[in-house]
Amino acid sequence: MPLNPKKTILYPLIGVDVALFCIEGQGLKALLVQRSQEPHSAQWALPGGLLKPDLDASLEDAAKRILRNKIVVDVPHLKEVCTFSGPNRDPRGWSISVLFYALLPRDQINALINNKVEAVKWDDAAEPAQPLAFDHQQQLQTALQILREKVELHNLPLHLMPTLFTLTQLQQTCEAILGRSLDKSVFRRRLKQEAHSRSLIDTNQKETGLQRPATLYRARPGFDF
Amino acid sequence: MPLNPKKTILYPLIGVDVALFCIEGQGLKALLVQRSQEPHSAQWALPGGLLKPDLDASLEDAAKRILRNKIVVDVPHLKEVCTFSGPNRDPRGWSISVLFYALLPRDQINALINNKVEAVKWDDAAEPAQPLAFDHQQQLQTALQILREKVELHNLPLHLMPTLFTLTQLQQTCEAILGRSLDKSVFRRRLKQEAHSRSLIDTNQKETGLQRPATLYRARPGFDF
DNA sequence: AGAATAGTGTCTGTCAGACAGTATCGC
DNA sequence: GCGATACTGTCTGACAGACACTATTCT
Repeated sequence: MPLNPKKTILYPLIGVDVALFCIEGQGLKALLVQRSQEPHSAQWALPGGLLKPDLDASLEDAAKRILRNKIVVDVPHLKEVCTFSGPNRDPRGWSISVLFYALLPRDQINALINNKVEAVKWDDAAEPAQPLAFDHQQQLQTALQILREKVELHNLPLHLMPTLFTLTQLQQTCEAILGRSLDKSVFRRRLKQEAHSRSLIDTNQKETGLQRPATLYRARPGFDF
Repeated sequence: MPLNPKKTILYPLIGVDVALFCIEGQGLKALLVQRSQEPHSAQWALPGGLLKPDLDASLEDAAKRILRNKIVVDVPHLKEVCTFSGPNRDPRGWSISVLFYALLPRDQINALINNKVEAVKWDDAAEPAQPLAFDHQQQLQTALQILREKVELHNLPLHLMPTLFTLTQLQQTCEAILGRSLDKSVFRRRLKQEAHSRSLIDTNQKETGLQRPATLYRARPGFDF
């Protein structure tokens, strides 16, 4: 007896993926994990997993739970990018992935590795060293595009910064995201305008360094990117 | 024997909702349908429905299929806004809704009604006359916000216009979306800049009216909002 | 001519880009 | 003083807001 076509349709897989960005050295990096299970076992992919309605209060919660299994530190600021869906993007069948992005402070990028099964690494966000599983190459590209648009529109990626930072460091972070250099004078002039000065707090502290000390700033509590 | 708690978790409902906008009179309207089934029977809501993996090639496809059941004309330009999810937003249990918005040309707003069960109406997009079912009030507000941000950033909502339109009509459409009046000179000066003039085609035709005839324009084929 | 709508010109303030200049540290 | 980095000043061009102005139709 032939299968009823309707019976061959499984309920769609519902997953979340996260593009977790950080600044390492001079470049923007994204967290990749090496898959330990089929499908696409051994390939590198964005951290992701399936929704568990009994554990998660929302899709964003699911993303946070999955991130906690990969890295030690909490990443409080997750933002939804968009969804990816269709019958062919996962060999197991019709699937939905909701993509989020998140930013990890520079001083926490070594606090990773909370996972004994999968290898984890930071890779170039704009051009990963190897192809990614599923449609994750496209997902990463989309997340990066959203990130760049926000910075172009003068949003400050303060969540990538350590607690205390100089304006030069902040400018270098923006440059790493945009992939181009910015004019120092223009950058600092913008920060003095009302909208931005509310996000930045002058700590009156100075960086101890070899040259002229720079003023240290911190993000306003509750700052949202 | 007590239920296994895990068995009480049903698979999440996966649905799509659409905020379909049009211009009627001087205002921005959104399409609402009166629900004919539980939950929230008889309440007004955004057009929406459940994903059918055997029929839909993607979530956007699902949204198009659902719209076709409500209105006659095809609405080709659907854009994803974001998702809404959680255990409490639908009384049937854990649910996900992916929200899309779409724009209906002004000369097609009377080609609606493809549905014998549900009542359909255009309501004020910014302030619907009655509360909406589920979290659709919040969904509509979010979609409207995205629409306004795009127009503020000088995107042209050409998909709301009839095939041929004058610049004054286009300006009135933008004003209806933003909820504020715009300066005619500024508006037209922007349109002459390179980026916009590629989207607008001067047809060399004139509107037949009671006063000075206005130049008629049409959208460049393939224009995307 | 006058009403009504289409379309243009101009003044001004704001801000971005470019780039030169000044300030403050260690050696 | 000199190198290095932090930080500021200034010129210019692009563009937005405001508003007055001209142009073309109908009655």
